[in-house]
Amino acid sequence: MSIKDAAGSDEARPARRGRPPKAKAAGIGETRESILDAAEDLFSKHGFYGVTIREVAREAGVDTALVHYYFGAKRALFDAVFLRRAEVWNNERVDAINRYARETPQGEMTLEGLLDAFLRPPFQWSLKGGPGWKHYSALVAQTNANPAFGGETMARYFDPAIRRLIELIRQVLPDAREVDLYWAYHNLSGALTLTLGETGRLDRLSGGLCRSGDLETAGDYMVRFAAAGFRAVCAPGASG
Amino acid sequence: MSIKDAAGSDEARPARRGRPPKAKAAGIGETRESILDAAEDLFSKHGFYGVTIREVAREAGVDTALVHYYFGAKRALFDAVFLRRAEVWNNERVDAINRYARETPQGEMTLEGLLDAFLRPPFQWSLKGGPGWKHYSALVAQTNANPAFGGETMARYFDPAIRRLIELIRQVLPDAREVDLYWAYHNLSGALTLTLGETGRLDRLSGGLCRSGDLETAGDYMVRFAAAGFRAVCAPGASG
DNA sequence: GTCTATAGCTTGATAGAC
DNA sequence: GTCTATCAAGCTATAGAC
Repeated sequence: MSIKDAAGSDEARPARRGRPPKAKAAGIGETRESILDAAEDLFSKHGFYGVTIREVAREAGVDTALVHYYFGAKRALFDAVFLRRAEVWNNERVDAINRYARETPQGEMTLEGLLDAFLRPPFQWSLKGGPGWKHYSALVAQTNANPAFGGETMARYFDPAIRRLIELIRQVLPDAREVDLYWAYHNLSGALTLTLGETGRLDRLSGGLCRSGDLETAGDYMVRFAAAGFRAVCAPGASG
Repeated sequence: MSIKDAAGSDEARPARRGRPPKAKAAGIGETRESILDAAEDLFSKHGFYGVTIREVAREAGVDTALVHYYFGAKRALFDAVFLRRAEVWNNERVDAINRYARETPQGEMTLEGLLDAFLRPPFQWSLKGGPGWKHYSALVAQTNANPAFGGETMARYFDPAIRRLIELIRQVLPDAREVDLYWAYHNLSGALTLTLGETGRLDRLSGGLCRSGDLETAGDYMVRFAAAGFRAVCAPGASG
């Protein structure tokens, strides 16, 4: 040991002063979850490339190296974030429309009822599930519009649920052609993800008359708008 | 001139050997445009943070430093890309609906006619304007879904045109409430930008039955879907 | 206007002590 | 599991020759 190394102290250097700042009452798997939460928040706001591992680590209150320890590459972290809530979300939607179909007397199902059952879960999670779910909604909205991997990612996680919806819609609109149903759903999909993104655009456009965050109202409008749209597009003889 | 400067030649040093590789028949402002084209392409695919100045320069076939020479900071380049076609696009839409309103006899305007006039320009540019316009459409789609600056950016460039559309729709649906019109438009906006993004999602969902790129068909469906949606949502006594 | 060269940072990822 | 330390690579942006 050189003189320089020991400068200022004749004892060994003071041991690391315990863990620094951030209080970490780390329970089991809590670090992992806090990294996912931070990543979800940041990715939803700035996209995949707009976020650095270091920012995620800082917001989670953990060390940069830990992010790699838990998730490996950055892209794997993104996928883990996307996957975490997709299952909850979709299972709930499928359960809701299945329940509606089961509990409604034959011939009394309505488009409005079906769409309401299908759309309510994401709206409710976004409204009452805490900030994580709001971030997730925004992440889905951005991903749906992403030309690079949006189509593929959305299809992988969400299409099974949507196919089931379309199956049930076909019972309500028995004369509808397959193509009509898909194009109609496509219109609904755009409306849904834009709304869940809550970008604040509608607030500006309407001069404050409508609020993006008013998802209760948004859902009501969407059900009526889309139900009418489906009917118009799927009516026999309506297509060109 | 020092001896060193003249080393290897007793004449003046050979002049720069002409411009290297890339054939550049650079007309006036052509370099600038090629940078914009390259940036538009890349930004539309990977977003602002997913693109580097170096990639833009490489795709444009120019030097990295030139990008800064023409546009300054990276963000200014993005704005220049976004601005370039916004005016064309919007002026055309406003002209189209104004013309429709002017040339249609009093009381014979329809929602379908109005929406068709409004939606056709972006669809037509995307279909027939060349790759640049397709990239631009995808860029707008992504921006509309962007929580960080999407609401603000879209509002700045596109809201005046939309306000004019809503004004004219009010003539067709005179009993509609202001809020109903805005919420209805919000649903249409989501459908429109998702469709123009052509992410390929519909292709997968429908198992190839529908093609994202078939914008002619997409536009027809959208007009009918949205017109019915507006009517349902704006009908007197329809709201909650 | 176009190039070379580089300053000054930040990035994703890993090695290795504890 | 968590930290320190670091690497090689990449980035934006600018200075300055031509």
